[in-house]
Order: sequence, then C-alpha cells, then structure tokens
Amino acid sequence: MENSEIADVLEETADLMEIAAEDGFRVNSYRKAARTVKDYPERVVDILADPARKVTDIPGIGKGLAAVLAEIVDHGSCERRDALLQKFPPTTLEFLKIQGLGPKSIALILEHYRISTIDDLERLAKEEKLRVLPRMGAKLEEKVLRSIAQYRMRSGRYLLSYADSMATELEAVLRGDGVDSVTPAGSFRRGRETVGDLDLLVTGPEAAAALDRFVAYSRVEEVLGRGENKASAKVGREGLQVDVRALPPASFGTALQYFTGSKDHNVALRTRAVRMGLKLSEYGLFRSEGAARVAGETEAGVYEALGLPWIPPELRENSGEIEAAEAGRLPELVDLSDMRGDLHMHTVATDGRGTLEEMAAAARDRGYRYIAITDHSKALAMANGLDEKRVVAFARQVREINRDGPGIRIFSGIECDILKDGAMDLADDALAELDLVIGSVHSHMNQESAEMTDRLLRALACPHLRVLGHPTGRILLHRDPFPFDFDRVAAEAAARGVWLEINASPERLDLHAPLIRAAKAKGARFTISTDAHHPQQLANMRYGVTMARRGWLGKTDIVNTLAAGDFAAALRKRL
DNA sequence: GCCGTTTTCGGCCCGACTGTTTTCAGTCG
Repeated sequence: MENSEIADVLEETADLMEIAAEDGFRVNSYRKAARTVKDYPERVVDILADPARKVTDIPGIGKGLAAVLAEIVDHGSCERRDALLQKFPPTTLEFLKIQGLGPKSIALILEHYRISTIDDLERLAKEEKLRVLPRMGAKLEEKVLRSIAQYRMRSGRYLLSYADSMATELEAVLRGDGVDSVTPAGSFRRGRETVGDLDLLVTGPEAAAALDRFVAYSRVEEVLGRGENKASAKVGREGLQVDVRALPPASFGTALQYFTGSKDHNVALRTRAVRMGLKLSEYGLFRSEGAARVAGETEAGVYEALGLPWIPPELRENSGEIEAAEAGRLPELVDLSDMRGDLHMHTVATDGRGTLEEMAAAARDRGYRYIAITDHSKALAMANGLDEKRVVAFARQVREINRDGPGIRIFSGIECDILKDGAMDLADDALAELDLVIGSVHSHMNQESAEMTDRLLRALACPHLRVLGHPTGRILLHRDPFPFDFDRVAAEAAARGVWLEINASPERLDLHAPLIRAAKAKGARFTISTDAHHPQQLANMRYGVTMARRGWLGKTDIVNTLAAGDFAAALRKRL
C-alpha cells in the first residue's frame, strides 16, 4: 500500500469525524498525519514492517495514529472509519466539496433527509427543501446549486503555470492610479505545483477601486463575495477562484506573510509568537500585553521580530525551515539566473515542434552556454523515435555544427526508453556515440513496486546512462507517480553518479520537493531541464527551479549550473 | 490525537464574510 493511499484513508476518516462533530483537534491530528504521510519520503508500509523502526518517529504520529496506520496497512481501513461509514455513506463525503456546505450543514441535512448522492442533494435544493432547516435559506439553496454545477465541471486544482498566467493577467486589471502594488501570495507564491485558488494583495490609497475593477472584469464568471477589503470571484472558463484583498501599508508585511502560508508554517510561527509574548495576525505583530505593534510593514521585519531571518516562500511548509532559520542554517537556494544550460529537449526529428537550430537559437537568446538535444528513442515509434543508425548520424551532425561555432555549445543526447525489463532501448555502441544519455520510463507504468524498482536499478547499471528522466512518471491532475522504492533508486543513482532530473514541464514537475530532499539526503545530484517540445517551452525552466528551491537545493546540487567547460568535464567522468 | 525551553495535563492560530438572524453560527482561507 502506497503512502498516498494511506493518506487518502486518513483524510477521509477526518472528514467523517468532522461531520460526526468529533473533537476538532483530534480531526486536525488526522489531517496533519495525512499530509505528513503523503509527503513522507519512505513508505510507511516498509517502516511498519521493519522491527527496528518506529512510525512514531514520524512527526505528528503518536501511539494512537500508529495503531491506526497499522490497521490501514493491514486491511485498508480502521475501526473508527468503519463505524462512521455506518452512519454516513461514503458518497456523502463528496458534499464537502460543495462550496457553502461544511460538516455542520451536511450533518444537519443528513439528520433530516435520507440522501446519499450529489444528485439527491441537487434535488433537495431544487425542491426548496433545504430552506426549512435551521439557519438555511433561499440564498444557500442557490449557492448549492451553483456549486454543484461547478463541481461537475472540474477537478478543483490548477497547474502552477495556469495560475501564473492568470496572475499576470489580473495584475494588469488591478493596476491603476492610486494602486501602489499588486502581489500574488498563497500557494502560488510558495511555488506549489498545483494551486486551488489564487490570492492577490493590493495596496495603495485607491485599492478599493481595484476591487471594483476586479469584480467588473469581463472574464469574471461569478462574484462569490465583495466586502470592504476583500473580493472573491471565479475567473475564466476554468473557474479558478481568485481572492483579492486591499491592504493598508502598515500591515502589508504581516498580510503577505499570512496569506502566503502555508497554514502549517503560519501555525508554527504564531505559536512561536505566543511563546515570545506576541500575537501575530494578518494585521500585524503585536505585544500580547497592551497590543503595541512590533512589526508589520515588511515581511522581513515580521520574521526579524520573531528572531528569525526571512524565509523564502518556497520553504514555508513547516518541514524544518523554522528550525533551520533559527539555527542560521537556511540553504542558499538556487536561482533561475544560476542556470547555464538546458539538458532535455526535443526537435522535429521526433515529436518536437522546432528544429535543432531553432532550439539552439532560443537557448542562446535565454543566455544559456550549452544545451543537450535529447530526442526520443525507437521504442516510441509513435513519436518517430531514433534507432541506432539515426543516433550515429545525429551525433556526427552535432559534432559538425559545433565546429561551425553556433554561439552555444550543443551536446548530442537522447531520451532513451527504459524498457519493461530495465534494458535500454538502444544498443551500447550507439549510446556510446552520444554526449548525454537520459533514461526515461514511458511504458508499462502499472508494474508492481518491486518490479519497477528492479527495472530502474537495472537501468542505472547501464554505463552510458547519465540522467534518470522524470523519475516518477507522474502527470499532474492526470496520472499518479508509478510506485517504486524511491530511496533505493536514489541511493543507487548517487552511488553510480547518475543525476536525477527535475523535469520543469508544468504538467510533470517531477521530481517534487519531498523526493528531492530525500534524494539529496542520499547524496544524489540533479539536473533541471524543461523537456521542451517547442522553443517557447524553454521558458518553463523557472518552474523547475521553483521545484528545486522547494527541495532545498543550492546551485552546487545542480549540474547544469556549471560553466560549459566544467559541465563537459563532468559529463566525461562517470563514477 | 499530539506534544512539551512555562507542560505528562491542558493547551492546540486568527479573523472576515455571509446568511439568517435580531446576536451569531458556519464557512472559508
């Protein structure tokens, strides 16, 4: 059983407990455990199976949840969940996804009506049967019907790149006379690979007017709320929820800190503030006694007043960053400007849209010193993948181009399929002709964990392999990572000098933060590459850098920050 | 249910907005 499946069961149990009006703090413990388990670099199953290990060493897992984890691993559920499911059928959990309905309202509805599906709920609202319940009225029925329509239309999460373009679009709408700044916050600012909504902070004497422009914007589909200081709306055909807040300059720093989150990071900071005799809210940092303001104008000032250096948003997940900040051991994070080359891209030779020359020119324009052209191998027949003969010809072509001085160093490469049994898709002597071999899994992704682990370990043993491409194979919002023993593979890659790719394609962003940190702990080194299929997609590098930052990586962890000569030297010597 | 530089018991972050109400509970972030 994978950690993500365990996390799902915990999360579902928490939902049920909440509807059953169980103690909120206990519910919170389950939710926290779900998050921790989901991101934990090791499989909980393996820890439970190892008599020398204790799951209670995982933060947030105590005696009670340890027993629950054992139950879940043992038979897919736990006693508490089973009991609650007797009262609340699993389909009623979907009601929580309907905006406007929380656990209290759902419990109330279920108390009065025997319904179990969203369709039932819709019928109740249409027949005006909700308004007879206490604290419910016509407005709520309308809202429920609208939310149900939206629920049926989409998954509720959006790619980081989509939020990015929306933020840019709305910044232009919000700017105007008397608006000093428009700043995105939230999970977007932390660089999460998907976001649920977008938070924009506006300051300036005419910030209220910016709210007016926002709710009147032509691409706003539905206004969810409009108060003095805040407006919320669904924007665009996809219905991304955007919250815009107008702020006074005196509290901009605390507001930016607060709305950037994460929730867990904020809770930890507030707890720290309380211990120091302070109170932190989005309006400022105050003394508990007398309420004198201590900080608030700048984010750095807030952290400073709490005895900490400023913490980069990408690290704010309450996963050790506060402790590291306190000890003066925050990492010096890699920056987009550190990148010297892009090592994974495709051309018209296979399924790319640009020629080799166009890709090289676009890379040169970005200021890169080198690139690797890495088209597909023959197993991807659909993409017209290269066979041995074409590989040899391609390597020769690149040598000739480099002799002509193209203004950027070009390395000949391949994204070679790792076949079902872990063999490489191309013969050794063909691979030996190339400067850079990336190995990637594109097929048979439903193998059992043990089989996939063996497959990857065998691939790592290929002496020509230099990079493991998009290591987990996930496609965001579409395909889960394939299961394998990541720690073992990362350790083996480190031992053999194979670099792990951080694939910057917005649909992949693979590896992601928890795995990057786990791999670094095993001694792994990394590449960040775009997997571009079009010259414009080279710009996606920034998302890959964001993932690396979220994984606490510095410049020295990433080989394509090396100068061209040093990188070429690193290519030649594999351990 | 977790956790401990005030603690093994008693805390656990804080506030805006909405709708349904005549003072506030529920939802949301």
